[in-house]
Amino acid sequence: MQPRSRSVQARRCAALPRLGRLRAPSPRPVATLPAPMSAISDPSAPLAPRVRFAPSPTGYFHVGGARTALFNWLLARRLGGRFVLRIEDTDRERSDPAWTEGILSALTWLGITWDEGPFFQSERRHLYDAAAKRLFAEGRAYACDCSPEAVRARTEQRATPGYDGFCRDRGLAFERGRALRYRVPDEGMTVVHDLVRGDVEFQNATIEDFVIVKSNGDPLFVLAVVVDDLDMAITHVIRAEEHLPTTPKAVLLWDALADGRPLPAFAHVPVLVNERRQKLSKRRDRVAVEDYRALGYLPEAMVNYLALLGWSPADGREVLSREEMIEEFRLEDVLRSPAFFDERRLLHFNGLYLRGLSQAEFIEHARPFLQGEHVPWAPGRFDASVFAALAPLVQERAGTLGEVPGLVAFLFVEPFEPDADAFAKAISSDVGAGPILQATIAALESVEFSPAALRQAIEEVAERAGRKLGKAQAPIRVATMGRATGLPLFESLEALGRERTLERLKVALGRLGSL
RNA sequence: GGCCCCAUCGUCUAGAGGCCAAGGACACCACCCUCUCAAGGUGGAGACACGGGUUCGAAUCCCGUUGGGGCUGCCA
Repeated sequence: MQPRSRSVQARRCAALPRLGRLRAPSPRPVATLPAPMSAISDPSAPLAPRVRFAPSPTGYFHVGGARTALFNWLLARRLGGRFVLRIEDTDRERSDPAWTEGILSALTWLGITWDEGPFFQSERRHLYDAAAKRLFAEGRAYACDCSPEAVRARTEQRATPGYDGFCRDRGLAFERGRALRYRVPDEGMTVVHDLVRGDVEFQNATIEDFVIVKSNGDPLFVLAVVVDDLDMAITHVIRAEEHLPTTPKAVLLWDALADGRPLPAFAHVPVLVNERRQKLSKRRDRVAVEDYRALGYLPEAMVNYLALLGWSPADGREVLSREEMIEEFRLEDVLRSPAFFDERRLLHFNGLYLRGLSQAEFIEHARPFLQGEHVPWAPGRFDASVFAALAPLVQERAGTLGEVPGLVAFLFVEPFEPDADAFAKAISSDVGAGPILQATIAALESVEFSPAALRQAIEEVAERAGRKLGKAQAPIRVATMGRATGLPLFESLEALGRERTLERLKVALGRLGSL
């Protein structure tokens, strides 16, 4: 199978209106046991894929998981299929409902909605037990009482890694305290037909007799995944590349349990990596979706950026609405190499989306960052109408919503305290600053507090000081706004008002004089 | 170590044997615009990992090398 060649076809079809959508779905790959298409009883099934996103609640939800969820979601939406959410919490030691909450809220925030679920594997135990019992009864799996230590000790003696099949023919009964292992064929190969990578071959001899039920009776994910994918009639398994090595095991189990039902199509998408090109890790890398939300990234920007990691639309556009992504998304166009999660680029997209908001939308989005728990000013100091007046200027400059409070803090933080470094640079160490502050105070006593009038007054101050406006406004800006950069000065002073402006200028001048 | 995957500017990518003296975007640099900072505009620097094949012709196909990554759990 040549995935890339199919995508040529996809693009040509897409060029013809409507035809792209009617294009037949990806060929249904079959593994060791070929299964006929007719095995699907529902004739509409091939056109209505069922995908699943199956995170394990063992840590916060990171952007890599979000990207995988997004690809699943895009495929389901494009082909009119169903997106199933399944929580893989078979590991009772590490799973925590709190993490599940985080996953659900992050997906919701991103607008990745699920059609079915969330299903919890912890509530489906009977299905895995039944499958295990069947595999054991049919001789496809056997009980094993080797301790992990014993297995490891024996493995170290041998050249080949993995379990050595010690219990294969001991005929042990399947009971508590014993694990269940799948009897992998010694010969032959298992082929994974992957929509992203093509055929990947695994020699069965290199696959150990893997555990499918722990000695405490809990199922292992390999078994649970296959049982659920079968039970939920999943047609496309889209997941991260790290799952590729376990896929032949899943294929083997599928063949043993599916009663001829065709294998789902597999698509192993590349992992997201950090700057050292290692797989993004919850422990190493600070990449929780919730963190980006808290920093003031917009979900639309995040989704747009994430979609472009490992995928790009045929026409090369980069700014895509959700609808456009759905329309353009092709699994066959997903790349095979890992992508670096670049916050700089995310920031760029965020700025684009922030500026694309209407003024009202922007104000609405900024509200939680201005009136929430962690604002830099005392509660109650915030004045929504003052902010609204400056909002367009803020919107133009903010890269994230989290930057918004900093841009308007000078209006609401009392007592006001200019940044020490900025004060030192623009006022203390500038011999011309004193006279300018002095002249500005005099000029602003009576001038109308409108941007135009303020500009004219300060231009005159600058001229008398023999400076360009840009140089003259620096000490005024630091004295009144506390920072060397930020919102335009005249609009800011208008919002601040005459009284506070003059007071701050005088305080700055006084501080200069007492140095 | 074993199995598997991957390889185009620093980064994300376009590229499907001739349309490629390799295009776009982010970041970077310069200039323009400009009350600061942004935004915007213009320009610049910057890549086919290496070696063999195949072919009239290779970023593109094949093989090898190198490099990177994933898996190698009674985690998912």
